[in-house]
Amino acid sequence: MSESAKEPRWERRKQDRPQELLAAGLALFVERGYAATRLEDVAARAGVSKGTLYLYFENKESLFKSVVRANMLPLVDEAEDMVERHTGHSADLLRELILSWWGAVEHSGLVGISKLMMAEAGNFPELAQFYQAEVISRCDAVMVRMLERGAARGEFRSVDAEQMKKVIVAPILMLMLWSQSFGPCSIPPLDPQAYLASLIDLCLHGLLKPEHKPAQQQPD
Amino acid sequence: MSESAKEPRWERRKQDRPQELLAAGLALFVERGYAATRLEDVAARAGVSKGTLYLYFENKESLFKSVVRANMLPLVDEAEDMVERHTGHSADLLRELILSWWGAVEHSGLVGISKLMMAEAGNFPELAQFYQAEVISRCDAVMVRMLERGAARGEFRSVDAEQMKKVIVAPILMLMLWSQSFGPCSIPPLDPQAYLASLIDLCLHGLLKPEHKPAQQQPD
Amino acid sequence: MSESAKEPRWERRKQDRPQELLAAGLALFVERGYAATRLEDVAARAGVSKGTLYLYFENKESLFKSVVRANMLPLVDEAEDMVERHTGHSADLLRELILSWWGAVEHSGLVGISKLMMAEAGNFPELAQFYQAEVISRCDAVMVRMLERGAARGEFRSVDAEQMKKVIVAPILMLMLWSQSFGPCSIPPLDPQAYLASLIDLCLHGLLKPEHKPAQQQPD
Amino acid sequence: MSESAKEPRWERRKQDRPQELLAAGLALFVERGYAATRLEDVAARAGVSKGTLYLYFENKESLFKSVVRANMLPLVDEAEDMVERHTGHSADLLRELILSWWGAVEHSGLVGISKLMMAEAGNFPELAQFYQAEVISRCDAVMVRMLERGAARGEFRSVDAEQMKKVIVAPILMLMLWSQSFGPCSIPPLDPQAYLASLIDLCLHGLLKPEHKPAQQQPD
DNA sequence: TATGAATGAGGCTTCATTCAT
DNA sequence: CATGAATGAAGCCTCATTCAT
Repeated sequence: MSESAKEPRWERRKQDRPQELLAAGLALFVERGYAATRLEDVAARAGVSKGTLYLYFENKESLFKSVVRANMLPLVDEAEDMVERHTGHSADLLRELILSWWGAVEHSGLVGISKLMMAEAGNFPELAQFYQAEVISRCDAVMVRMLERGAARGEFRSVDAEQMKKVIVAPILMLMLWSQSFGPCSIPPLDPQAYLASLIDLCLHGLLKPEHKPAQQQPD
Repeated sequence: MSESAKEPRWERRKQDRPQELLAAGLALFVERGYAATRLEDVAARAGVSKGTLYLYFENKESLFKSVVRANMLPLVDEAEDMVERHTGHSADLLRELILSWWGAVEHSGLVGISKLMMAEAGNFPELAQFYQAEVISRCDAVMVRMLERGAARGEFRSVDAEQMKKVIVAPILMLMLWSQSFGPCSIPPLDPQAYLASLIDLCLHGLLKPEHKPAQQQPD
Repeated sequence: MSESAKEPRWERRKQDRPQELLAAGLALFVERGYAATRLEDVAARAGVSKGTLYLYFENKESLFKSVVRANMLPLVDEAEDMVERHTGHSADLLRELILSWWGAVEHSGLVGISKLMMAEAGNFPELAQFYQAEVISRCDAVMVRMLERGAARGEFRSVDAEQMKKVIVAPILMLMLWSQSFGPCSIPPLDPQAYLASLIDLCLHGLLKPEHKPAQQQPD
Repeated sequence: MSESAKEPRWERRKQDRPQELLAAGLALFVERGYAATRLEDVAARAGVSKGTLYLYFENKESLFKSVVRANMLPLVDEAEDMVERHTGHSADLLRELILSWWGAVEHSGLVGISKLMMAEAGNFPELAQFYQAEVISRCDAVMVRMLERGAARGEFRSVDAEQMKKVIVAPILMLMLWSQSFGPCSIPPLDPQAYLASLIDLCLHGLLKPEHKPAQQQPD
């Protein structure tokens, strides 16, 4: 896979190396955790040798932090855009935020990064602060804005947005965690779509004012 | 805490050793993760030497599994009892399940165990299966029974209980995780009571049939 | 040498381990220099395994510093005593200082330690300062006292003691260095006794006042 | 120093490369010792890349040997000339040999090369032999000739020249070593001129026959 | 039962050396 | 000639595990 005979190995684009290493690191850190991930395996998965890794990252910790930083920020940007630009009913915004976040995360290998941060926050306080400041608080803000927008437009009940945002985000994060940890061994297997439909169902029934509430909402 | 002055320490020890080691292990595994926890530290925290630990547990993995097993099962038993015995309105049962689970978990040092399992499930598939079978599925069943009871008594809407149980459990689990990982560095600090009140608020508004719904529910 | 079959290996006196490791370290550091010395070899020479070394010394640098400190201080003490207690002619003191220092150094494996410090001073500034303060300056003081005693008693010419002490110490140090570095491959081989006799000869002819000077000194 | 403004730098380079690398190597080997010197740093100091170094030297050891060889031989030639051509009193020859050797060494960056050889002789036996044969023995011979000349002309006492030459050379070598290793952290700082004056003072008082001896020699 | 000295496999990291351009 | 990305052997250090007392 990583050895194409016709092009010499070091000719391959120097500028792509960091990307490849970050991708390999993401996959392995998520799968095994920080400590159980060997740099030699990360390098091998990126198709280079152990030493090469040190041309791009100072050490294991530095690689780890880069993996987290590089992967999360784009996602958050996207979510912020979405709220900013939405024009329709807040119920649709809520639905879209939830479904598109999951869609983005599911297809990018980032499902595991929350688990990673949960597990390792204690060992990397500095990284935890970065994550809290740059990722969590921005995601929270997105949800708060969505809830307040709904209330301002008379579509949602007025609730304690500060807490409610966390209550709504929690099931999404748990879906990410489950799909990484117990998903593989749970019976029946996780069905993300049905799960998210139930979440949206609960949220809308729980938040919409009576006059906006769907007469008889059925899941999916 | 582990030194009770009135009884001489070597007379009391023998039968307590495993408990003390399990407690020390729980604390450290939760704080640092499996790999970053050194058996020497576990032994020291339990007030014994490194070698002693091997008189009670075969090796590190065995200690880890015992920590998980020993701590979770009692909690689940309690939750099962609660549903069985409840006689009143299902809204009260939901409220009680949520609040008493958190109460039990918060005061027993078990807050971290979910994080632990999430993080290490990948490295211990066998333990993950045990956890899934003995803990998760039983907790799930408790929630399902609560939802079905509500529907059967005409108090709750009819929903996809299989999914909804997970949606409701998720925020509780996340509260446990947050309080272990990002709690310490989040501003403003987590307020578990307000958070759970919002969760209950959302659930009841989202589940109760119109005629049972509180006219104007305010958070807390 | 270090493996006696009848007594189990770890029974051997815990309190002797540091000594054995320091001795092994001295030998190898002197022979190969700091960087070229492998801790595994030091451990092996002391009859223990790699890991054991870390029970007694924090790391390589710490071992190195301990080797230097532990070996030099006793020697300096001895030299200081000698000047303090001497009662006879200063020429005899000079002779005795030189010969007994070399005797002590030659039979204790410490011949190499000066070379070691010379070579590594640049890499361990902190250790160099210690050495300068605790060893060199005290040795210097011994020589200065000897020269001033001679002058005070009218036995030696009056000279610039501050510089002359270094001039006299230099050949002794060089003997230590030579015997470690080029001694093995020099032809004809070094003859320490004849060399020191020449040094004493030069010093006495160069320092004694005419009336004390040996009429016709012949080397040895 | 290595950047001459008037000629374009890539036109001048080719033939100067080896010299620049040898100079860079000398500086770093002396400062850090053989093992602690990284070829990348040598190359960088010479203003070339790591690979270039291998166009001129087979490997690290080869560079090291070349550094030693290239730097020492010219100095020895000069010293030999000096004895050959001297016509005056042997006391003046002794003084001139000592002072001019130090002068040459002090201003050429070669002060450290003795330390280098001392420290690494054990690791490079072959180089040590070269150094012994090509440098040390020739320097020794120069001193022996000086002493024998003095004796033959009736100016010096008759001494064991074979040993005495080493005794006289030792303080000069130590001055080189000190100025490299402990010089920086010694208080008061080394004063080479005063030190050498004391050496000459001692030698002349110790070697000159009574009739040639200066009535009252004062340092400097 | 309890100790803690000892072990050694295994991971992170460095750096001399190579080689395609 | 020159470059610098890539390699991999080798060393420091950690820590789970053993075992004689």
